[in-house]
Amino acid sequence: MPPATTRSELRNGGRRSRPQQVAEAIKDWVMERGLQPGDRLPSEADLIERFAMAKGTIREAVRILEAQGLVKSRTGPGGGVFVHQVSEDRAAALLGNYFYFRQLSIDDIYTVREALEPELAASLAGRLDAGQMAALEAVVARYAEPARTPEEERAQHLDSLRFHALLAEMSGNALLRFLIRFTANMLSDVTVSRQLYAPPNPELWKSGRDYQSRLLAALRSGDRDGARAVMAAHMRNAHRLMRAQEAAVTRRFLPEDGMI
Amino acid sequence: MPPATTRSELRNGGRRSRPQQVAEAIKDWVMERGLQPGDRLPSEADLIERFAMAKGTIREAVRILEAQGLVKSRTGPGGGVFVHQVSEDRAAALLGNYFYFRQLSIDDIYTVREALEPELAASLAGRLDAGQMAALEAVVARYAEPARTPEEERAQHLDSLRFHALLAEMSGNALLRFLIRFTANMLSDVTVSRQLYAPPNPELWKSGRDYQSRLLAALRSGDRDGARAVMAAHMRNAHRLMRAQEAAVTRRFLPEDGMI
DNA sequence: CCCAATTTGTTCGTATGTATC
DNA sequence: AGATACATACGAACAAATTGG
Repeated sequence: MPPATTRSELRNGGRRSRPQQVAEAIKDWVMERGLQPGDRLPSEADLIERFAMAKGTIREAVRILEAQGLVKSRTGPGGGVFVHQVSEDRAAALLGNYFYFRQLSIDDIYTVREALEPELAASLAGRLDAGQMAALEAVVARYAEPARTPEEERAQHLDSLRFHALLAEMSGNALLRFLIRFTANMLSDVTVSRQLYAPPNPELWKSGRDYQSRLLAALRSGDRDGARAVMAAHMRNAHRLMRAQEAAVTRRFLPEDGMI
Repeated sequence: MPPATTRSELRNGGRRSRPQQVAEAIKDWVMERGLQPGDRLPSEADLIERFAMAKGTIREAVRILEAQGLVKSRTGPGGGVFVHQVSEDRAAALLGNYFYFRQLSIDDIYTVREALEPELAASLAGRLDAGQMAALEAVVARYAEPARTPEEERAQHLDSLRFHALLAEMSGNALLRFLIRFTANMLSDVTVSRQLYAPPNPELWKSGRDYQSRLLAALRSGDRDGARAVMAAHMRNAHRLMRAQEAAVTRRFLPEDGMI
C-alpha cells in the first residue's frame, strides 16, 4: 500500500486500468504484511484517501479481488473488506472456466485420473481411522444393490464419484486432494448434462463393487502397493467403460459458490 | 440476458450483490447463445439500459468477469466488451491463489508430478515431429555443461523445469498439459522463494542428463513404456534429491532461540 | 423495538481518455 | 485534424445492511 495520498508508486507495466493496478497494490500489501484470512483491509474511505482515487475506482478494485475469492466484504459497523482464503469451490469454478473453450474428452480426464487416483489410494493405505473407514463404507453401501433402471445407474455412478471425492478429502496433500476432486467433478458434469451413463449392467455393477471392497480391504490392512494396484485396475476398467460413451465435455461455466 | 429494462429475473439465491448477479446473468447469456471468443457483448450503455442499473454497478459486473479472464474490454469506436478465452497464465494464477494459504510441500508437488509426468511421456512417444524433437534437444543443450556455481545450478534447474513445460505443451490433452505446467511452475516458485537448489554436483548433473537423453531416445523410437519408465525414474530421483535439499535448508534455518 | 452510528452498496451527472474513421 | 463512439474516471448524494445502545 502506498503512503497516504499518492497515486504514484503504482507499477503500471502494460496499460493496466487503474482498478487493476489498485487491486495488485492491495494484493502486494497483503503479501508483504503477511496478512491472514479474517484480517481486515483499510476501509473504502481509507483506500480512497490513500490512493487518491474516486470511490468507484476503489470499489472496482475490491471487486476484482472478490471475484478471485481473495477478499470478502461485509456492510455495517465492524464491517469492511477482509482477507479470505480462496474456497475449493471457487478455485474449481475458476479453473473450470479455463476449460470452457478447450473441450476435454473423457479420455483426457481419465488419463489424469488413472495417474492420480492410484497414488491417492497408496498414500492413504493404513492411515485411515475407524471413522474414516466407516464413512467410506457408508458410501459404498449406497450401491449395495445393482441398479435396475438407467436413473438408478446414473445415481450410483454419481455416488461412486462421491466415493472418490471423499477419499480425496482424507489426503493430507492439498494439491492431490484438489485435483482428484476437480477431475471427478468434471466427469460428473459430463454424465449429468450429457446424460451419459451406461444402461443397467449387473456384471459391471458386480466388478465395480468388487474393486471397492478390495480397495477398502487394502486400505484397512495398510497394503500400500495393493491399494495402488486395485485403484489402477479400477480406473482402467472405468475408463474402458466410459470410453464407450465417448462424448465431449459439456460446455458450461461452473457456477461460483454463492456464499461461504 | 433479461429483456430490456427489467432487473427482475436475476436469480438471487443467497444475498449476492447486484454486480455479482449481473455478472452471472451475462455469463449465462454467453452460454445460452454459445458466444465464442472475440464475440462482442452489448455495450456498457446497452447493459445499463437492459438491466436498468447504474453505470457503476454494470462496470463492477464487467470487472468481475474480467478478473476471471472471461471477457476483455477495449475503448474507442468498435470497442466494447468481448468474450475472451481464459489464458493459461490467468488460470494458473487464479488456481495458485487457492494454494496461497495452503502451503504445499515439495513432497506434495512431487507426488503429483511423479504420477503425471510419466503418463505425459508415454502419451508423446512416437508422436513428435522433427521440429518438436529439435526444440526439446535445444533446451537440453542449455545444460550441456555441469554447473560450477550455485547460481548456474539454479539456472539449470529452472531450465529443466522448462523442458518439462515444453514437453507438456506438445500434449493434445489440455488438462494434462495444464497440470504439468502448473506443477512445474509451483515447484520453481517454491525453489526460488526458498532459495532451494542443490549445490553444484557433477554426478547429479550427469544422471539428470542421462535421463533426458534416454527419454528423448524413447520418444523418438516410439517406445511408449520405455518413455514412461524413464520419466518415472527421473521423477523419483529428482524428488529424492529435492527432499534432501529441503531437509538441509530447513535444518539450516532452524532457530537458535526456540522460536518456531 | 426503535434509533443512531458505521460501513459497504447504488445511483446519477459530468468529464476525460482512447481508438477509429 | 476533427468528429464519433466507446470505455474510463470522478464526485456528490442517497440507500441498504449491520451493530450496539
